[in-house]
Amino acid sequence: MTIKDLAAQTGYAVATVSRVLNNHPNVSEKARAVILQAVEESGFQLNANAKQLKQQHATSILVVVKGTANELFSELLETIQSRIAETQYPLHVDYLDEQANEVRRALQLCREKKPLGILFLGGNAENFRAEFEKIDVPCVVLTNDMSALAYENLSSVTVDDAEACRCAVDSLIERGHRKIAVISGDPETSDVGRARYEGCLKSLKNHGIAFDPARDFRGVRFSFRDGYTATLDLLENGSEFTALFTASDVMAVGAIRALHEKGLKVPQDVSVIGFDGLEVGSYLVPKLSSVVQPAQMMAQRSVEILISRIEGEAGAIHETVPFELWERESVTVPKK
Amino acid sequence: MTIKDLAAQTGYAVATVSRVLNNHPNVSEKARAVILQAVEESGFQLNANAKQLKQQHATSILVVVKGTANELFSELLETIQSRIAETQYPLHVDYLDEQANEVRRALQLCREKKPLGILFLGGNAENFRAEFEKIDVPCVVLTNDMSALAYENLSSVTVDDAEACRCAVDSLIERGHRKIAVISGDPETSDVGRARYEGCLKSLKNHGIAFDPARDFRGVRFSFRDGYTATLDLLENGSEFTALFTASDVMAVGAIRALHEKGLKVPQDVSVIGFDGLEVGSYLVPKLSSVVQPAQMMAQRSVEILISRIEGEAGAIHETVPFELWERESVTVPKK
DNA sequence: TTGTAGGCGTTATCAT
DNA sequence: ATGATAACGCCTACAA
Repeated sequence: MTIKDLAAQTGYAVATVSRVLNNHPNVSEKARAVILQAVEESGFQLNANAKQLKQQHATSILVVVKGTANELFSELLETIQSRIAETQYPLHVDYLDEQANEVRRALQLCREKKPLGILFLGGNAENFRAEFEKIDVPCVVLTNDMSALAYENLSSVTVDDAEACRCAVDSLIERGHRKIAVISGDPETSDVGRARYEGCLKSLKNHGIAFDPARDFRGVRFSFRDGYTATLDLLENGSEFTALFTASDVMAVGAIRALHEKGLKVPQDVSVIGFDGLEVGSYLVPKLSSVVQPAQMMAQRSVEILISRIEGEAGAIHETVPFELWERESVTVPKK
Repeated sequence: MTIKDLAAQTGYAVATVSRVLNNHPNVSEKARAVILQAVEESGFQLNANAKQLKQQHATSILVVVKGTANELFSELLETIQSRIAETQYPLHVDYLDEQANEVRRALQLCREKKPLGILFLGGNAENFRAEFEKIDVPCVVLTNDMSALAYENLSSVTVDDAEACRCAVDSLIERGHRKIAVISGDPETSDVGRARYEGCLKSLKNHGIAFDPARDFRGVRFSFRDGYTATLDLLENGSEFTALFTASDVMAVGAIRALHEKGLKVPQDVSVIGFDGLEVGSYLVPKLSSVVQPAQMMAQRSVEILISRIEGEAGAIHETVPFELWERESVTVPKK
C-alpha cells in the first residue's frame, strides 16, 4: 500500500494525496475528505524511508543514553518521552555502553538518520571536545555541564554538582560531623565524579576538616556493587567516619549494606547522604537523604531548549537548575 | 557524500562500490582495497533510508518495551543489547506507556521500519489475540507467556509465574506461616498479575489456609508507591499477617517501608518475599527474598530464538526458563 | 570483474 | 485545485 495505490483508489493524483497527508494547503475540502477516508479504511501509513530519503532528514529527535543501568536516566527518559510526545516529533532512543564514545555514536546516527536534534543523557566533555564540531544539529546534554565548550549548537542542563556536594557535606559538618568519608565517580574518567568530589573537598577545606584522600576517598563506578565494595574498602583500610557522602543514591544503597555488614547502623553510627533523589530512596528504611536532581524539571527544560533550537532559536544555553538537599532518616548528629 | 561520489573518486562504478560496501563477491581485491580506503578516509556512511527503501526492509531488530520505569526490563535490556551487538543487526528500542497497546504500536513500526524481528518486553495477551495476525515478522515476548496463542511467528520466554508463586508461598507455609497476605498486579488487567495471584491461591488452598481476598489481597500496579499504599491498605483494613508475598521486588520495597511505618519489623514481625530478583534486593537491609527471574538467561534465550527465526528456522517456541527462590534475610519463622 | 540503468515511495516543482 | 514528473541514494538485474 503506497500513496500511488491510494491515488488510484480515490481517483486523485499522488501529489494531491501527498498534500493531504502532509496537511498542505491548496486541497479542496472534498479531496481531503475522500482521501482521508481512504487512508482511514486502509490503515495506510507513509513509508518513513522514502519520506526521509526525499526530505534529506528525519523529523525525529534522537536521545543518546550513556549507560543502560542508570536509574536517574530512566527517570529522565520517562519525562522526556512524555514531553516529546506532546510535540509532533518522533523520538528515537539509542543506548550505549558506559565506556563507549557517545559523540562518535551520535555522529554515525546523524549521518544515518539525520535527526533534527539530539539529547544526550550523560556524556564526557573530552569526547565532545574532540569530535563535536562534526555534528551540526542542535544538541542538549543532560547532567553534564558543557559550558566550557563553546559550541554554538551544544547546550546543557545540569545542577551545579560541585556546589550541591559542597552543601551536602556542609550539612553533615553543621550537624557536628568531623570524620567524613566520600565515595564518588573516578575523578580521572568521570567529569561528574570529579566535580562532585571537588565540591566535597571544598566544603571540607572550608571547615578545616582533616581529610586524607588515600584513606577517606574512593573513586569508583556509579553502581550498587561499587558503592558496597568501596565502603568495605574504606572501613578495612583505616578510614573512620561518622558520615559518608556518596555521589549517587545507588552507591548509597550499596554503602548502607556494607555498613550494616560491618555492624554499623545508619544513621546512629554513620550518617549517609546520596545523590540523585531516586524514587527508591523514599521507600528505604531509613529513608535516604540525598542531593536531589530535579529530574522532571531537567527533562522538561532540556526538551524545551532543544525544540526551540530546532525551530530556529540560535545559540547555546547552559542552564543550571536548582538542586535540593533532602535530609531524611539516613542522617543524624554524630554519636558523642 | 554518496556512493556516487565515492565511485567518481575511485574511478569505479557505483555498482562496484555498492558491492564492496555490502561484502558481495565478484569484486577484485584491488577494487575492494581502493574503495575501502576511500571509505575510510571520507568516513562515508551508507544512507540507511535509501538502502531500506530499496531493500523493502531494515536489517534491524526492534525491541518494544512496555513501561519505562520497569527495573527488570532495564536489566533484560542490558543483556539484550550486548547479545544483539554480537550479531550484525542494529537494534532499535521503542518505549511505550504501560497502558498503551504494544501490538498496535509494533504494527505501526513494522510498516514504518520493516524490522527483521521484534522482541517484546512485557505485553498483554489480549492485545496479541486481537491484532497480532497482522504482524508477519518473527516475534518473541519476554516475561509474558503467549503459548495459548497459536501464532507460528510468536514465541515467548517466561518463567512459570503461577508455579513460582506457588513455591514462594509454599516456602512461607513451610516455615510455619498461616496468616499470609498477597499483593500482585491487578488480575483484571495484568496477565502476569493474575497468574502470580493464582499461583498464590493454589498454594494457600493446597494447604487449607484461610484466605479472604477482600481482606488479604490487593491487585495494584507494579510500583514502589502501590506496594506501599497497598500494604497500608491491608493493615488498615483488618488483614493480619505474619508473611507478605508481593509479586515484584519493587512492590516489596514499598511494602517493607509501609510495614516499618506501622511499627512492624521485617522479618521478625512480617516475612516478605518479592519477585524478579532485582539487583537492588541484594543490597537492602534486610536482603530481600525473591522469586528470581533469570534475567540474563531469559534475555539470552529470547535473542537466540528470535535470531534463529529470522534466519530461517520456522515455528513458535514457548520456552519456560527455571526460576529460583532466594530465601534471604527478609524471611523467617513466624513469632510464636 | 565491472558498468548501466530502473525503480523503491515520497516530496516538491512546475505546469495546467 | 490538481496533475505529471524529476529527484533523493541505494541495490540489483542485466549487459558488457
